Amino acid sequence: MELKLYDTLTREKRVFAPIDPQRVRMYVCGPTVYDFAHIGNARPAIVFDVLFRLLRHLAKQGVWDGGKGETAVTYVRNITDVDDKINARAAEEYPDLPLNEAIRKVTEKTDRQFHEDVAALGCLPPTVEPRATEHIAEMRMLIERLVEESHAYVAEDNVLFSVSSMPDYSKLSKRPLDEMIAGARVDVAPYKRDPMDFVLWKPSKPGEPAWPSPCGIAAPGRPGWHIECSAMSWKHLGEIFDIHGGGIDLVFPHHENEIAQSRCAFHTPVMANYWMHNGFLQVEGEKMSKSLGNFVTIHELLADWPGEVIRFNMLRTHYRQPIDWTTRGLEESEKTIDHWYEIVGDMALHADAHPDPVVLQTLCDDLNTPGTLTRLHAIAGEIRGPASGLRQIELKRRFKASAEFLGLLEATRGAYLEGHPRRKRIDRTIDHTRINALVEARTIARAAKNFAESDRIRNELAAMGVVLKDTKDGTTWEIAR
RNA sequence: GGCGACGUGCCAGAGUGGUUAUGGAGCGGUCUGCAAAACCGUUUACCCCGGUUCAAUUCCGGGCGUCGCCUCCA
Repeated sequence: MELKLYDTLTREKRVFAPIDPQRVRMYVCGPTVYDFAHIGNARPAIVFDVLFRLLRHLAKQGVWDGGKGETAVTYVRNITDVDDKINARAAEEYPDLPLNEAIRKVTEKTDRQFHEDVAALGCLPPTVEPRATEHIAEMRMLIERLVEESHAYVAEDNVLFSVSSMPDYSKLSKRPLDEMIAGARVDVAPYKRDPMDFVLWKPSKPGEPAWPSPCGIAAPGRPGWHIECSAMSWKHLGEIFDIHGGGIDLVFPHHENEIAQSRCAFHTPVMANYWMHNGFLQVEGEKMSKSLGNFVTIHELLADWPGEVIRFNMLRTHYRQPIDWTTRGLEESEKTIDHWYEIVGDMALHADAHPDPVVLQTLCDDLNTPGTLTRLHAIAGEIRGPASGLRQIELKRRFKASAEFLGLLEATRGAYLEGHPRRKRIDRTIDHTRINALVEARTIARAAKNFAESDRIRNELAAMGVVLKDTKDGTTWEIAR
């Protein structure tokens, strides 16, 4: 099986092959931990989680090491824990604490929340989750090297990367430099040699996080935003690696600058062989922003929707397409997940079950997740329709294995319904003893063919959010969908 | 202003140089005392204008429109 991935740098879909057949290396830009992660943050987390799962599967199949199946997959997703926004948030939330202590509180809390959120969305933990503040030494080494080789310079206690020192700067975003400057809305710091030069290191203000500066700068300072990813990917993946991912908004300037730093420091032709970018997300047709009041956090969504409904909703759209995130979409996704749980019920994943080959093949075409869901619908249809006997059992196992491969349907139906946040809320308002009594009364009424009474009870229960199902084995009830 | 992405049926959303995408909704039916769930059937497409081609929704050019980036951003 051949994996094809779209590469932003070359603007084409190419067959993926790792540099080292023994080890696939992927780096994805993670969150800056200053606030609840929003639904836009969830997209790369989910998209690259699917890719991680697929890479591990193909590695186990021996796709890259001649069938041995010993290829390791290293997935690095960083945590940015040094940033102006963090400092601002810390000062705002804990005005009475020393800034550094306040910052630690903010980053620890946000970090924990982020991990809870993405776990609820069915994302596996990455292999390594490096923190920027734990890689200051590597950043300083990179900066020293860049200055030594005249790719960077010191100016007023800042260290700046000299864009003109790199002939093919802006190759990733394909932006003509002169025109960018003309349209730029930034005030250019007077000490910059070129308006496009960007900060590698800057002096810290009193009270701010500070580390000894590189390049003989006496004043303590802190890193610029881009250098951390160059440092962390270098430390954990090496000078060149296979896949670098993130949101499409990071193409410029963040990834462009990472490339400049890493390539100039290591004298390499590329930083990563495949640059993958997920599309942006709108909320109910509008740009998500705090001022519009439509800022949707993962945490809030999880109060109403099961994590896998959110995940499914994300996977319905190809990762490079824009998504309009809507309640209607979530409702549709929930219907499908409900339906699919009806099919798998409480079955556990069978030891011999494998994901459907078509699902895998579709996924191998640049992560065509909507295509895989279509395939799952087709299998579901066969299970509910024509299939029977052994064929049906086989299909169900394959269905379950395929869904789990995508991080869906990992629970039992019972656990899913029980854990459903909205149903759980309704459940707390109802009296089970009373419902069972009403169901019993209705059964008696039905036996006596007193259908007026029977329907009255059904309506009474419906008003409470309880729906009845009459089967040949008796009447069961559950909380309405 | 520059760069980029995208425009598919009521909605969501794949894909393809010629053959039903799929899901949701709607409508009709099966089942049911009535329902629910499920199943079966069914309606509605490829922004506009040129070009290439035997054939274009699919390729090329132009136009229009939407969105994003160029400032922190997934």
